[in-house]
Amino acid sequence: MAHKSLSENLSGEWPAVPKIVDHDERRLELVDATWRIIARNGLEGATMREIALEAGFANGALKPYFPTKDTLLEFAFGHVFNRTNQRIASVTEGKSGVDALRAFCLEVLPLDEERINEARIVIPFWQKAVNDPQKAEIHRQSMEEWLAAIRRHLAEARDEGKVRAAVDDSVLAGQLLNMLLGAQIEAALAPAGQANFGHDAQLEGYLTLLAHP
Amino acid sequence: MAHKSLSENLSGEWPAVPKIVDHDERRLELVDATWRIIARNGLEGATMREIALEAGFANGALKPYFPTKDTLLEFAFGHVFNRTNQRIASVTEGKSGVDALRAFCLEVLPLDEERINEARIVIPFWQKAVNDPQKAEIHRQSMEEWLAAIRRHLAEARDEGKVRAAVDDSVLAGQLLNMLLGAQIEAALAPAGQANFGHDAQLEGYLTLLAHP
DNA sequence: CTTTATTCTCTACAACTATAGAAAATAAAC
DNA sequence: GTTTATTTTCTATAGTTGTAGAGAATAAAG
Repeated sequence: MAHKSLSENLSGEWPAVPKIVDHDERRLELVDATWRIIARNGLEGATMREIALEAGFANGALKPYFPTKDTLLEFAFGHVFNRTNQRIASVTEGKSGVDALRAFCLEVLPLDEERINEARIVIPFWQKAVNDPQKAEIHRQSMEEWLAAIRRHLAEARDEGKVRAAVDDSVLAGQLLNMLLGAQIEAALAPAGQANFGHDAQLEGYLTLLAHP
Repeated sequence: MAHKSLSENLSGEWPAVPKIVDHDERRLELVDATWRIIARNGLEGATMREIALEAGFANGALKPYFPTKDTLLEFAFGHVFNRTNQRIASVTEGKSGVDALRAFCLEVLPLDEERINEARIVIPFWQKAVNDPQKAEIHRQSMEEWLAAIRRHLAEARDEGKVRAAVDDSVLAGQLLNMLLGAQIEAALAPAGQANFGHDAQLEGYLTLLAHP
């Protein structure tokens, strides 16, 4: 058996022999290299050879950690999702209502180089997901979580009296989510450097719309 | 010379010999086949062989009409864009203000099978455009046109007194455009059949938001 | 240094790709 | 039917891809 499953080697099960590589950590290294390649050269440039090279290895070195390319890509995409969600959790912690809503959106919007790169990752992911139900399910689940969080913040904001619009919260949440997704596209397709399309102004404008009954 | 440029053969320049195929029409046939393949099997399934087969030809028959695959894809994407824009023009004709705005959005939103298929085309296009400046430019130009149209309708709607929100029209136009793009993603990634995510309700809700100062 | 299990490199391979171009089929004009 | 230019098929090619697996390199333990 050449390939150890996640965290199987953390407990030191083969004491007779040296354990050199932390498989989980190596997987993250490889995912990071993949991420960089896709952001720089697009999904089509992310061949196994190129990924291995970027990570500093030769052609076949990926196999023990990811049996197939699809495994690697799925793990890579999932990792970006998780990281974004962690950032969201950390930024909205302790906040509620409009403050939480604003923090949430500012964290998702492609307002700096790093998040613009994430937008360049998520679009290839969507393209794969269009014809891959398993990847589509990852997306569906994340979006459901996001919608729930947005609705929660909206409800709090209504209690604060800062959202008074005569439109159902579920509808508002859908609008806001779609605005966030659309911003990803605009940012990813904008010529390098000239990025900001006033996404922050759009967010503030939308919060203004919500405030008036 | 085997490949005639667009509409070069409409005037009958070689009267000595039979002219059998209308090159422009054949190009549209091939683009249609391409469209069907991408909608059904994704961009990765759209190989030259598969496209030729779908159109009822053998492997090499595409060459006289499109010298390279990239030429074909670019033409195909451009054609979908043009068709959508024509539909928009036809639907908003004679309308103005909120009516025109609503018609515009309803025509773009993925509310029926055909437009959901268009969403399944545009996502692969975006993915290509992320690393292809020429395709990105096609997108940029279309979006600029759309933004201009939306702003025009918003201004009319303000004159009618049906838009009274205290937010700049440019910002509103950006919000609405991003909502439309986001809806494409949601629709393209939704499991087949279960499509409608309440996009029409989102539109009506947004128009409600705009109406109140 | 020897042993030993792991990790990595390297080569190989089968599948598939876009593309090129020779040859065959085609259909109007005579 | 014959001619003629066009249209299409068919085969070939050069390149790339994911994957497999043998062997070398590696590093800890004795």
